[in-house]
Order: sequence, then C-alpha cells, then structure tokens
Amino acid sequence: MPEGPELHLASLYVNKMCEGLVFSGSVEKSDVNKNPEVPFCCDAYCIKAQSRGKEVILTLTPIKNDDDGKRKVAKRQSQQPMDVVFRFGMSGFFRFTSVDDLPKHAHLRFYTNENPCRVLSFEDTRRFGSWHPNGTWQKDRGPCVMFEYESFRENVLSNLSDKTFDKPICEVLLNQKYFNGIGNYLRAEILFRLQIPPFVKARTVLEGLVLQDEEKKKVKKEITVVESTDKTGKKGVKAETPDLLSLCHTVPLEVVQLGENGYAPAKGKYSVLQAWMQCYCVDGMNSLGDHNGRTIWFNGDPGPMVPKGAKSRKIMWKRQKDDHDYTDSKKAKKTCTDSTAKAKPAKKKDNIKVKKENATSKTQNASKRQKKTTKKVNVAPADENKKPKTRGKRSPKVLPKTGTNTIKSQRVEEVNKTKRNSVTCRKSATKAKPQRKRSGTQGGRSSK
DNA sequence: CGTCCACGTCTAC
DNA sequence: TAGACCTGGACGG
Repeated sequence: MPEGPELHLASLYVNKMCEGLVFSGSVEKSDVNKNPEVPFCCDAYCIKAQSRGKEVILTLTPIKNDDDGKRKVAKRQSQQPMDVVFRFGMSGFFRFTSVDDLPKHAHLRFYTNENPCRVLSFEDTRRFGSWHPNGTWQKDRGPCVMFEYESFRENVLSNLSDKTFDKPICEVLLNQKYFNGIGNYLRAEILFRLQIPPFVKARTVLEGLVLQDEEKKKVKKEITVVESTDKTGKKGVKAETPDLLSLCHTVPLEVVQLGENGYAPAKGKYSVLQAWMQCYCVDGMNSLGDHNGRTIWFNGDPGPMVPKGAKSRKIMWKRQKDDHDYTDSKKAKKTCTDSTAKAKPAKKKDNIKVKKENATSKTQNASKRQKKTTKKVNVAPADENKKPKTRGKRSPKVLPKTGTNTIKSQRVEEVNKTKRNSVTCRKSATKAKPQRKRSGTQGGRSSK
C-alpha cells in the first residue's frame, strides 16, 4: 500500500533486514520490466535506505577492502556509491527472502554474499513502479509531509495563489508538488478527521491557516514563556488543535506507528491498517469518483464542487488471501460491500443520503448544501465532532492462527514457484532463480 | 467467461 | 481531461 507511510516503513524494513549484510555482484532486473538496468557491480557492498514522501532511495555503497583493493582494480567494479530512487506505483514494495523464495514479481534483485544467498527484491505486481539509477529526489515533489513538516507547511501556505488550489481539496491533497506522501486513503482519513467535505475549494479550506500561523509566531514567545513558568503536568506544546496541514503530518505518522504490520506482506497484513481506517473503504461512508477518476471516501456532505455525473463506488476490499481460517471475516467482508451498507448507517447524524444518488439531483443538492458545508468548514477545527466513528463492524481482525497458516502458505509458495518459472519470468525463466549467475559479468557469489 | 476495481504517476490529444 | 501502463481479486451471468 504505497503511500508515504508505507514508503517510509519500506525504508525501515530495508535498513533492518540489510544491516550488517554484505551484498555482492550485479543488480539483476527482470526482463519484463521496462525500467533501466542498474549499472552497479561490486564484490562487496552494503545497502541503506531512506524515504521522502512517496519516494525511497537505496544507497549502494562499496565496502573498501584495503588489502586487495589493487588486485581487483582490473574488474569493472563500482567504486562509488550509487543512489537508486524508487517510486512504488500502486503495488511496489521491498522484500528480503531466500533465493528459493524469490517472489513472483521481484523485478529488481540485490543478492547477498552468503552461502545460500538471500535477496533483497523490489516487488511490483503491476509494474507501475519505477527506479532511477543515480537518481535524486524528484524535482517538483514537495517536502515530505512526515519528515519535513515545517517546510511542507510553508510550501503550501506560501503558494495558495497557485491555481491548483482552485480545485477541490480532496484533489489537491493528491498533488505531490504540495503533499508529497499523501495518497488516496490518507486524503480520506485526513479530511474525515476534520469532517471537511472533499469537494470544497482547497484555498477556502487553507486560507485561514495563514493568519493562524502568523498569530502563532507572534504568540509563540509568550507561550514558551508560559510553559516554562507554569509546568502543569503536561508537556505543553502539543496542545494545538489539529488543522488540515498538521493532520497531513500526524495522520501518516500514525500509520508509521502501526509498524511493519501495515507493510510486511507476510502475516495479518492489512488487518492492522484496515482496523485503523475510519473512513477509507469503511462501511457506511460515502464514496464518489473525483475529477481524475479516483475514488474519494468521505462522511456526510460531499461539498459544492462535486464532478458532474460522479458516481458512488462499490468496495471490493481485498481480504489478502490468507485463504483458510478467516471463517467469519469473510462474512464481514461481504457485509462491507453494499447491500448491507444501507442497513447500518443508522448511527450517523442523519444527514447522509448522497450515497446512491444520481448525478442530476446531486448538483442541485450541492448548491443547497453549500451553506451547510461552508458552515461546517468554518466550524471544522471544532475538535468536538472528533469522534464520529461509526466504527462498528470493522473486520474482526483475522488473527493468523499460526499453525495452519504456515503450512498452508508454504504449500502455496511451492505452487507459485513452479508457476513462476513458466509464467511471470518467461524469458527470464531460464535464469529464474537459483542459478542466476549472469555468465559474463563475473563469477561472484556462488563460486566462492 | 467478462466487467469493474485497486494504496500512482505520466504523456499525449 | 482522457487514456496508458499492468496484474489480479471479487463479483455477475
């Protein structure tokens, strides 16, 4: 699930798994993938990762060996570190496995120098992901919402005259020039926290924050003074009521806090993140296609700038095929679909509706709603409606049930393996996995 | 079987 | 503002 938090978790994952390991040889690319080869080759190198917004950089650093440095000069060894910039598209992520467990869609592979060697691979089922050898953070992407918060905020607030802010807030939130790291589920969760209708003009929502920030700066000194003097138990500082931009920072960080459960494709997987979601794909919420054809999830009013003909979407929320064992989570999922969706929303205020409406009436409603809307917006940071969570029937977690799980999954692996050779890797099938030793380049790993 | 949908960019009328 | 780029899961007939 590659939005900012997942990219960051990916970088943590890489650093954790690769710490202290020595990688060796050349970087291998699958044949089907159209991204460039990574022209890096070294007997001994290490891998480190960092993230910024929706990008990850892997740094491949040759490990110096003073002794034989000269002897090996002959070979075409990379002497300099290389940065490779990754964007994950819709399905990219990193995995570290044994060679035998090489995943089906491992499109870029880094091998360790271990005896049965292991592999760090960039897996990307849909191949929308990209990598760029000797790359840099993409120009035109803004500061990271998670780790460059101040400049992120500054970048938005000092550019509100940009016509991009004429658009609905939900669409602007996907603009990586200003919101590097926000993606489709985050925009829904963020707007939901403040109950901001998705189709309100972005500038309208953000204008207020400019003054707000300036006030803060003025008052800041006072505050710090106050804080230092009166030490009322709390740590102070954090007290600020959240606004849209601060939530663009804290909400993704919440996901990072969930940890690799949200990322590691191994186990319960999505269940944790899914349980965390309050809006995106949540039963009882509304959904509409935005002007770019992306589905926005929200609660209550859509706001005035709804695209003509926008239709509500159905959920087809995957349930990470752990096959077996989910006995009733399966039912839960079905519930999620829609028929029952009607049944449950009893809880919400009562102003919902929208859901299955048709375009025509919608626009009309929209104008009518506008007042309500704007009112809401102004009231937004109220922090009172903070907990509307209908929360009810999130999926019941799916606990792993380890025993069966492992066995089963192993079996699955076997199947995949055989399949893999014939299908995914086709051309590459020959060198598919174990004997991946690029004849020409250099003998490398297995030999020694 | 076919259709729709998916956590994202890109570039071409 | 549409497609294009891809694979695969869920669902409908």
